[in-house]
Amino acid sequence: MVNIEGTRRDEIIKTAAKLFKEKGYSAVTMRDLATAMGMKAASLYNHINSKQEILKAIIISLAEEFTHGMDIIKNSDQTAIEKLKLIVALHVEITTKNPYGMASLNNDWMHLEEQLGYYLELREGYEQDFLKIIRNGVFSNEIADTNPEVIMFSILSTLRSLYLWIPKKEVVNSKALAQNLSQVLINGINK
Amino acid sequence: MVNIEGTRRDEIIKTAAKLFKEKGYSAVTMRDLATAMGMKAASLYNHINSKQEILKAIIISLAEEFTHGMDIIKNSDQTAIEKLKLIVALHVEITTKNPYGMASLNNDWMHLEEQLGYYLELREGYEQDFLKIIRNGVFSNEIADTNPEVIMFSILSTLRSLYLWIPKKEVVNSKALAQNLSQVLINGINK
DNA sequence: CCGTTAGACTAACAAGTGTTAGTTTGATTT
DNA sequence: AAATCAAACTAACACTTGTTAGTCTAACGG
Repeated sequence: MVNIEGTRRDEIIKTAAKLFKEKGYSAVTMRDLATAMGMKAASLYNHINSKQEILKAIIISLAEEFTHGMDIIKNSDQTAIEKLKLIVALHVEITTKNPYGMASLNNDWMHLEEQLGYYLELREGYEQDFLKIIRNGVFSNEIADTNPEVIMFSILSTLRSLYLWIPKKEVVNSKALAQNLSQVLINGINK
Repeated sequence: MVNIEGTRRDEIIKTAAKLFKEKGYSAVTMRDLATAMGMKAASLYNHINSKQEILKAIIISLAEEFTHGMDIIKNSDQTAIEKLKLIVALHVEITTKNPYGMASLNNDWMHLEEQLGYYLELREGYEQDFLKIIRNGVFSNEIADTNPEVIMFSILSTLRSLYLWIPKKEVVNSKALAQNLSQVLINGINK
């Protein structure tokens, strides 16, 4: 069998992400995970090599997805405001697809070990790109001349918290949510 | 000695909060905490009764501070927008005073045990009050008629992330930061 | 039909966990 | 000088942790 690589392993990672969201990486034991999978802890090791590896599988692919999305956005031929809207849409899309994984990305990245450096590089790069877009928008008079870091912090905080909120909504209409959020984040809430 | 109650215990809690911020409650061992305090793990128990109790001491007092602040704001004679500004200031003030504790409040509340129910009540109440202020603002035509939950989610996400950001700033001018944030959150970033 | 293999199992490990008991020390009070 | 007491210590506990070794079983490819 060539192995479609691989339902079982993927199920474990998906289940792990769900548990990690509820209690955090450190508080979830391999026995917890095994129970949730309906098997014994030792059996998990037929599919994965370590607990660490699960965390890495969850976080790194997501981080790379963000970096890839940002690369496309920053090189696109759009106004600064349009780029911000695309960033909002990127977060909504990725988070809708994998809200549990986003919890680990946000809360458990510090438990990455060998991969920690790489993760921090991706994150730093992402934030630098984000900041540059805002600075360009201020320069081109699209964006108000407020502290760009405050602007980024405010937007990014909201987008990073989406994972808490998206699973609560019955039917998530990604398009509508992204538009709604862009509206609030860019135009504010004033009448 | 009547005991000013109590430098030592407070130092332990403060140190614990710092460690909890870096690795999360579950990943910090009593031996880690003891090392950071320059003592042996067993010695901690001369001052505190359990690891649990430390978490409770960190979180519950903060949660009560927020509830108390909200009580004053919601009963004040102010416009909805002014109330929102006061909420921003409340978060900035509490977070500036205790950013490490805010990390636990945000990330480790689920590890409260007997106190979990009480915490959730406080939190739920806070969010209901917050939402009511926004709804009143929409009704009185102060606030744009966007989904009030989206508005609250957006503002609250930013305010809850302040703990990550405030320690990075050299000199935090609370007043200025609160104004800056209010500006961005309420008026948006459009030119 | 037989060999291989995926995927479960039991048993066990070494290390680490929160916590308790009992002791020592050095300063302060009587 | 004796007594008290806060606050550190050592030693140990019962349990939990991630992980390994080795085994069993049922399905599938030749």
